[in-house]
Amino acid sequence: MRSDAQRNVVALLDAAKTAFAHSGVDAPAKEITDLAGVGVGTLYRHFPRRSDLIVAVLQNEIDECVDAAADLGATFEPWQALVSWLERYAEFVGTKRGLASALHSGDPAYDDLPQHLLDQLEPAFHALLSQAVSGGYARADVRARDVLTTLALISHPVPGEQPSFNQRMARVFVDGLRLVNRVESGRGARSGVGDGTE
Amino acid sequence: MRSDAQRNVVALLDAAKTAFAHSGVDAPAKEITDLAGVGVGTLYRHFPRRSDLIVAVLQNEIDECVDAAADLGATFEPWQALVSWLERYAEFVGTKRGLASALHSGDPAYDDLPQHLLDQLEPAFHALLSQAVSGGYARADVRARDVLTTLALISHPVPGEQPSFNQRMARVFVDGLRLVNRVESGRGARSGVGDGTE
DNA sequence: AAACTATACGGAATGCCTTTCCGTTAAGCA
DNA sequence: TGCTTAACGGAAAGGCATTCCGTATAGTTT
Repeated sequence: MRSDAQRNVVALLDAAKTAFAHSGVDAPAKEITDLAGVGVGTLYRHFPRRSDLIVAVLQNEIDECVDAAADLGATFEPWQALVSWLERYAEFVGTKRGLASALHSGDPAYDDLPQHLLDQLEPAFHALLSQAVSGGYARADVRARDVLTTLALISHPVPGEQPSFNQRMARVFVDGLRLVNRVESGRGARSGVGDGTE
Repeated sequence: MRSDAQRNVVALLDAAKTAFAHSGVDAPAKEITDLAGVGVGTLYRHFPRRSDLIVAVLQNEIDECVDAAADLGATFEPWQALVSWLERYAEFVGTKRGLASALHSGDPAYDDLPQHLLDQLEPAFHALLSQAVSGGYARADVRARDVLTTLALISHPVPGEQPSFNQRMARVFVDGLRLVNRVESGRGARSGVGDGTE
């Protein structure tokens, strides 16, 4: 790779990071190239699909998220480790403006993104999940990928709702992963009464 | 309203229904107007925002969904009624190609859509939810609107997954709404063992 | 250090789509 | 029958993604 190409890639990643923070992950191509001081052709040459650019920009944070799984797994009991990591994951996905939407937009420019992200994150979470399952804490009928995909869906920012909305709903979903003896959810979950519907 | 205008509105609704089925709710305006045999100006005059068109096209089905709540509430116990209606709702949202995405796209053309839909559907579901809550079946810390919004998120079609994926994950979320004594979910939920994490 | 070659550059061009605008048409009424 | 005005249709304007290709230059060879 020629040295000018190398420089431009760095400049583009830098610019994209700024642009993503400012306008979300579908910032107009021109905004990025102007910031980087290159032509649009150069952007498309190095990152033909938007997902290539996003993955490259986020690679650091992805790695950190992956690493956190091992740490949490070593520190906490299985269920607590699982919950903590999912919180971190949901924050990662929900905080990057537009990332959650891009993940499921159907726009071909983002086709590779879910694959790429999940391929990296799934093994990390899979370890936590199997521990929780074999310990009897979590239901056994969901795959790791199912959970990650669904939390990405739940993390879409909803206009008119606080960011905490997504966290609360993620928590409900995670509660649904528990087998029984639901943990206190901290907001007045009542002691239950049985019913006859099942 | 002039009679030709009346006719065109009908033609547009018809065409939009077809186009939505064929290309999803963000079918190009031209596809719709060509089908209807009118100019694009006519589309925008009658339906300035895309959401106006969508709501008009779906109004029938929305009404049916609202009506179903009363029926189910009268027929089943509270929890079963709640679960059944949510299944119906999720199918409605998930089946219309692109509707779930449009609901949370952030595109200003769809700004009114969530409001409009939820304003109609929320009261129907609210009745079911409060029954379930006061009967002690469902947790009390979620609002009806929260549940509808979240199920709309979970109902986004995910490329590479069966449609049943969304149903299964919706089911996990709904399980999370239960207070205790989770119902059998039908796919090998194991009898639980307690743990010490809570 | 000059010439050469292949790599990479920039931005104009293309294509698709939304949305607006306005000259033209025709519905409904007197 | 003629008038008024609501409504029409499609051209035009604007925005953005993506491609294409003539030009520039890094790196290499002599």
